[in-house]
Amino acid sequence: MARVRIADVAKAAGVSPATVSLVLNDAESRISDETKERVRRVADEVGYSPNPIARSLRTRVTGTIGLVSDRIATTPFAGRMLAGAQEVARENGRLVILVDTDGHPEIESDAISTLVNHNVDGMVYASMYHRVLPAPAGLPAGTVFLDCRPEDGGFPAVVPDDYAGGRAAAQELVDAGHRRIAYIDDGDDDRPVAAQLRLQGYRDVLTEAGIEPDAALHVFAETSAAGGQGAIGELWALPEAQRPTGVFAFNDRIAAGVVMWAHRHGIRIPEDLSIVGYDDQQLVAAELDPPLTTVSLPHAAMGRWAMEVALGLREADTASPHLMDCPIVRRASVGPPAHLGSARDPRVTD
Amino acid sequence: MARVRIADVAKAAGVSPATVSLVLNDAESRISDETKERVRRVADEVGYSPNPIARSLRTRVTGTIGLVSDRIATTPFAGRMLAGAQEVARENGRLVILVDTDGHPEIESDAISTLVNHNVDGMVYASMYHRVLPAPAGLPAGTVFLDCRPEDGGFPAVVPDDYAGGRAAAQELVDAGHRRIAYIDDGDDDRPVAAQLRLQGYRDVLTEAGIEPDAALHVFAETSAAGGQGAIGELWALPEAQRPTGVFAFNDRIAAGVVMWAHRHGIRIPEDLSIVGYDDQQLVAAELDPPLTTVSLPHAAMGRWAMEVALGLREADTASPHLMDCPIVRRASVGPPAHLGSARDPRVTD
DNA sequence: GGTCGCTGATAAATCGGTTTATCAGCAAGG
DNA sequence: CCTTGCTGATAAACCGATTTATCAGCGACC
Repeated sequence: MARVRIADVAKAAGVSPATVSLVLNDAESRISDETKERVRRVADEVGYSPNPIARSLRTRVTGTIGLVSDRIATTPFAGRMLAGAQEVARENGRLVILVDTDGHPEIESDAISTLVNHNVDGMVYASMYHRVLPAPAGLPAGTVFLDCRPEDGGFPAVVPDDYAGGRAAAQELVDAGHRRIAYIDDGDDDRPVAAQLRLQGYRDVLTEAGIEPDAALHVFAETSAAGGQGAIGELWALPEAQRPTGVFAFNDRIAAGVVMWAHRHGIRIPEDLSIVGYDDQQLVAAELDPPLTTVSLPHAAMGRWAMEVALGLREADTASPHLMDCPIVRRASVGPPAHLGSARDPRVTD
Repeated sequence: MARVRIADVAKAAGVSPATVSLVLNDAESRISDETKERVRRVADEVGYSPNPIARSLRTRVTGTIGLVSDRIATTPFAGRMLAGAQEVARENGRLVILVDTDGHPEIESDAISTLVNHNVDGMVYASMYHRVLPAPAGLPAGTVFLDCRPEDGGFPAVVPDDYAGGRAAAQELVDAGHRRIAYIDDGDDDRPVAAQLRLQGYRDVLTEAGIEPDAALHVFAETSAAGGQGAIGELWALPEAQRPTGVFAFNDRIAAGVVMWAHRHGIRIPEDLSIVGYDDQQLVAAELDPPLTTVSLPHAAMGRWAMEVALGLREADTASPHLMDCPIVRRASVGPPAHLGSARDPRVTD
């Protein structure tokens, strides 16, 4: 059961190990066709496959890509990014070595040096939510930033186009005929870039549609269903003429809170209130009642993109991040505002 | 910027590479204490760290653990198992090589042989939901099954104790005073072992409590909120005397459907209906209104356990799987049945 | 003085490949 | 006949560590 070595193949084929190596690696050489054929056949017969460790020692390529990420566990998004990246690696015969730093900088720098030490052929540095951060020390040139970008540039990076996503969400409501559109923003201490970009997209669309953004319609919520309930409660406390008929929530968890609150208060969605979320969160958005119209985060595509760049399959700009499209997912939580038509069949008046 | 090799250290310390190796590996040898001290100091000064590839070639240990899993992406549970396993690996200075087979058997067998070929020191075979499956060919002895078990045994395995979890859920309702307790079972085509075990736990608890299980209270639902809504509707269509006052749902998605349906129909939870879910699903269970009492799946602990066994840190039985406790998470969706007391302050009558 | 035993350290083999420089053999050309 | 050039293949160095067998030197003992 001992492994077959190159020397075994060489002996069986009546040639030297050098010949076997040259043939199997399709190296430029002057080996005759018959010999090549024979070597290949014998190698196949004995089931030879080169020891990757020995090979790496000499060639300095390991066929592995390091993937360091903060907190794989605490977000449901990680999986899709990871899976996208892993898939590309596998399709190209590479192995991914995964390190979860759990958010600890000292683990992170350890992980980076360990991976560099292990001679990974490339590296992906993934964040579990879109943000801007100082590039960790020790990162090899060409490391790809996934769902984050280094504040000083210098590395390829891919992030969701949250500005365009914010626009798409707002546009969806504007197109449905809404004029009083609220934005429930992320009110957490460490407000991410995504929130700012989405807000900007929302504002620009409103302005372009000739709607004066109303500061009272920009409220903040803790990122949770409870936060969403609080925020919509706050909005509903406004004088009726000022109340929103459409709401764009920073994310689906907040949107879920709005939906729950609406159920509680007998407010119908979308007849009385339209709502657009963000994230297309697995097992949440599609399962709300009604199913939530939302903007999806292209995690799998970002993961694929990052790995493609890491493998050199794709060129990337190191000056500015690649923006990945966030397509809107239309479900059933958006309709025309009540005054535009009958709630039973809104489309009739369109 | 060329890497420091052992020969460099040797030269700087005025000894041979052999000496350096013996010292740094704390090998049994007859090197004097002064020499040891000097070698260590020099190695530290020049920042030497051995090339893991070269070392692996000689020692045949790579410091890596292969982790093959189906579908990392499609379940939110994967992250916690992965993170648990990865954490243990990191704590012990090992690297995990991750392969997601996306459910394809041919990718799986490729992955296994690639990992074996790469000389991983151990292997974990993970499933994204608890199931029994034929052991894939080519798995090295000692491969640890995570969240699944090989149908013929022979490998260490860890799975959640779904029977005990089912008991805990039912017991929670029995203890609250319920006598008419429904089980909304998984109605998908390929019903997993987990469903059967939970059902059995539910039945046994009822029987032990002197409650005759009522076949009408065992219904099936597609695993989704919509499925849950359908199932509770079905249960509510029963004659009032036969209707359940407590519901145990196969999982939180189904439970979420029940909660939504209750909101719609003005049925109060837990005053009019108590509900217990399963999974403690991230971003779902805790965010329902009221927050859902549920049984949690110990994914992180299972991941840790599996890696500990893979690293030889823990002994494991290869004959039967290790059962991991599924603790109940008490939130606010269970209360006494209506007839036991006032809905406003149920505890008064206890 | 020679042998033995012990200490401290090292030379060299080894792991399993890749790669470069070299070699044998043969035909052509001067 | 000797050189040159070409073809087909290989010997040997190399990657960077670990590990075993060996060695030098020295003191003790008979």
